[in-house]
Amino acid sequence: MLKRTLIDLLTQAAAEAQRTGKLPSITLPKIVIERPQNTEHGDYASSLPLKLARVTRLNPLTIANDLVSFIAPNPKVGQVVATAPGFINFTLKSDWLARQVEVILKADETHDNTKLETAGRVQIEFVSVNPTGPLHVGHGRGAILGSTLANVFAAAGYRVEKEYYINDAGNQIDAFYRSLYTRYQQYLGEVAEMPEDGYLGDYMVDLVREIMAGNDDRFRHLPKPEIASGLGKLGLEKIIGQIKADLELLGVSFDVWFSEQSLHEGGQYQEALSRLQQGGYLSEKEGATWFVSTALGEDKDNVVIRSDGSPTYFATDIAYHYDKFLKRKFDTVINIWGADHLGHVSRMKAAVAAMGIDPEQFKVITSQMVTLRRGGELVRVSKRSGDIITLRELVEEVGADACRFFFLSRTADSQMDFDLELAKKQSADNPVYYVQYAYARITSILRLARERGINYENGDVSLLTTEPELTLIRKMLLLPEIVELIANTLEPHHLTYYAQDLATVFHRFYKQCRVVSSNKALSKARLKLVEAAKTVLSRTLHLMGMTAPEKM
RNA sequence: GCGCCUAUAGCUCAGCGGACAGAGCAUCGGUCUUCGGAACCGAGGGUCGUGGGUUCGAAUCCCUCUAGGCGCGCCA
Repeated sequence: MLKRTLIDLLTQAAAEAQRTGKLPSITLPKIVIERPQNTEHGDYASSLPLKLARVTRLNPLTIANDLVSFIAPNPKVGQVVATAPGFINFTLKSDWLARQVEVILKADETHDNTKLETAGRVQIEFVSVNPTGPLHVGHGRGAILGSTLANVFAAAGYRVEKEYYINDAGNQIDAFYRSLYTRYQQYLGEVAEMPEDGYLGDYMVDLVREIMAGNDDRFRHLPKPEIASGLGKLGLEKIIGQIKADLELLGVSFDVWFSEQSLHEGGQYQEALSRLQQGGYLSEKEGATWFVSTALGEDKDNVVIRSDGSPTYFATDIAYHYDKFLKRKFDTVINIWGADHLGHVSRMKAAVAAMGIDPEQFKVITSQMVTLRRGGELVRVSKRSGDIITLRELVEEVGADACRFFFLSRTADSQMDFDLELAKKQSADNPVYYVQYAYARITSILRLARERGINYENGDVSLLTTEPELTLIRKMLLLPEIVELIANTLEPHHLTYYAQDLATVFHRFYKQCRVVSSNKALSKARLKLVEAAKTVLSRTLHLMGMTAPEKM
């Protein structure tokens, strides 16, 4: 990593400055290397002198000049200059940059796999929607966030598992069973009223029809409760199947489908609760059992076992996280929840802490609401009302690539409007096409070279010296930093901005530098560069879960 | 009422305590046209919601207020 190199150089320079008395012997502040937004300030910069000036009361520019004089020569680093008010700017060497083309080609798609020291086993749990109805648009946001983060973590050297938690127990499932049974009665022509808390969507009617298709008498001779549960189980299976299929459309898959029910059957529920009990975190009150989260700074306690003896959702979720951390021993657990679960975040963190787990290992991303608009009209998305826009409808209308890019390009913690009309109408102007077009252009150039029988294996990359060429290389070298940034901040939206930047510098290079020309040596060198760009752009698109089209 | 999130160009949004606040779309003007014009170049457009504070330095950190969203159940 370049930043690492520069930090080392600065650390050594500072030590040398202290040894020679130019700098007082104080403990150095954390050295931060940033990328200046103005390219005139070089490739990297540090404001270390400004920070040192504060503690040493010396002139920052003087410190900067002194440090620069102590910076050891390095094959990667060219110019190092001190500038007012107290920055040190680094510029990378052009010949080193050019050589990176070979490095990228040699390493292929894995070139940016950074091995972070902290890398370990990480679990990302996302979507985890109750299997009581189809996925809607908001779920798509979580699905895309989660699957992209998983890609990024894998690229950063972590061992990642993607998991879907199936809520196959509890009240909502019960309501689902009762709703389905009612629809079944109606299907048979009986008069039956949907339950108060039922699922009213038409999909429930379709579901019954589907289950009964060609098998009308399968429940005929069974007693009522058995019909309800038999029907319910079949319905669940079908809906889970639909959820899987819908996610597949978006390019989202899971390694583990984890059953809530299994926490009760496998004993984790009991173990988790007795662990809390032993820690003194449970108390009896009003006939129920409470988790005393106020002891951990929460504003209120929460019920874990109702007065009728049944566990709350919170209780099973505690058991679930007990299983994640203490049974399966993940180093990091990331949950992606919708904004409607906000109230659950802090008490869950408290519960994790109560089980003796380092809260740093537990991260929750809450993705804010997505409101749908059709033209000017707002569409409220609710699963229980009949009026829903499903994720499937959205993907079929807009396309998976555009969908992914659109959702990814906003930070998770800001709410977003998704205007279906606009998404369709502007599809030609959608940045996704801009980025993919760059990729198609690249493959087209390489195709031409192949058709002309140009073998560029022996191309000499030291011929790559012009500004558009070096700018492209600089941008390509940024990807590992983006991957690291996202792994640390859990903010995958940076990828979309990077993809557009990369496409832009490629288009600019293309415009200014003829690749296949009469200058054979230069052609070969540039073909190598184009091939490297293809690798990096393809990598970027795949991290986002998008396709890299050869033609469009 | 309490907690969390959001407020930056006409629109949609980036912006890690640092150097004149950026991009896409839209608007206006230009380029070239043998490798894909779904391209490239340029211009205009901003009291970074308001008011304070910390700092050498704030869109970024702290507090006030305003507006919008979400949450505050023995629902999940």
